[in-house]
Amino acid sequence: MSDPIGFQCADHGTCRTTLLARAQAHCDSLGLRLTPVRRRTLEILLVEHRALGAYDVLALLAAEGLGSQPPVAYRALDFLVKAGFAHKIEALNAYTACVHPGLDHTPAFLICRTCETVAEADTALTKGRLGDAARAAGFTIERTVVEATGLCPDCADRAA
Amino acid sequence: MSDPIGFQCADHGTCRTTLLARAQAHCDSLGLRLTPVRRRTLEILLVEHRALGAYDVLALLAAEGLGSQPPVAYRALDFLVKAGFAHKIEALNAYTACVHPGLDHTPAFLICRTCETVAEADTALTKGRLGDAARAAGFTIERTVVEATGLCPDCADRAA
DNA sequence: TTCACTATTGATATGTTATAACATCCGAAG
DNA sequence: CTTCGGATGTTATAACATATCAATAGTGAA
Ligand SMILES: [Zn+2]
Ligand SMILES: [Zn+2]
Ligand SMILES: [Zn+2]
Ligand SMILES: [Zn+2]
Repeated sequence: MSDPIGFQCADHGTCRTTLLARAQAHCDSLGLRLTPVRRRTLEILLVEHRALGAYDVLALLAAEGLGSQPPVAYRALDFLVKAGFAHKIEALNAYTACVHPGLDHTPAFLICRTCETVAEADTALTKGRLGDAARAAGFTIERTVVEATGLCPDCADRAA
Repeated sequence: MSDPIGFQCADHGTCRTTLLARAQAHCDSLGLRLTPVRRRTLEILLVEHRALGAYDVLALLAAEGLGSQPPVAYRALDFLVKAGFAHKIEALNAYTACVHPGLDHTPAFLICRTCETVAEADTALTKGRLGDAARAAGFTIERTVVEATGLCPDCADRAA
């Protein structure tokens, strides 16, 4: 576990442009195509900095004339997830930008149930006790979903 | 982590009747009502021993004249989840019976992507590094979703 | 018993999330 | 230029989930 990329971003504008540039570079080096819809979808996730449903994304894309039917959003999101630029939050059926795109990692998420802000951390869960249990059962882990729902500091303060 | 309730059940018939009886006792002691639809829904989950979608459950209930509209299944499943007799598998949008019903615990799941069999283990994840990260971020964890997808021993053998 | 109260069920409709299927466009390789 | 594969456009539908309101059945007090 490291870098629980926090609920407040010191310099959000910079973090966004940096991550976009990194995604572009990663695509260039691998021959992947960060097309306008894909790029804009990633930018939307980065700007919002929280979990967005596919139809939320679609509405924003549609407002800009980038497509208006569900497959547009799902294709773009699938690309981003497969390329390692975004993650799906299963507990919300929603999507969020990855904070270290392109790197192979097993993310864990802290999800605020009030503002839907998402913080991404790393976890080596498969090396811990879950991994032990899996090995004992003869189970081969291919993918892990680790999501903690609760209250972020801001919302906790507001509720108090 | 303990008891990775395995992919093969030594005595499946007994495990089912035992868990059903425990659920009944738990309801009696708390004044909850394990009505026919609820009881049968739990039995279905116990017999199948894997993750079932709400509409899968509904189809089985409907075949027995226990209701045919979506709310029937969702109400029964919600009751079972709230009462601690079943869990929702977020990665599959599906439901599975709990292996130690009524007890307060934070489950972790090993899910076979081929046969959809589900093994339930416990995890004290919030006491580990995810808990550390949450505390560092000022995040209050209320619920965790821990789901590992992969191949169970049987399916791995079959694939080899 | 009768009443009021609450939990449960029945029934219809709708909302939300996700994919199938097929046509078309477009840029790179040959 | 042609061919071919990835990307998009478009329509339709599958799959998952809830809102709403009426009817019914247990529960306990008057
Ligand atoms: Zn990530
Ligand atoms: Zn919050
Ligand atoms: Zn359980
Ligand atoms: Zn299997």
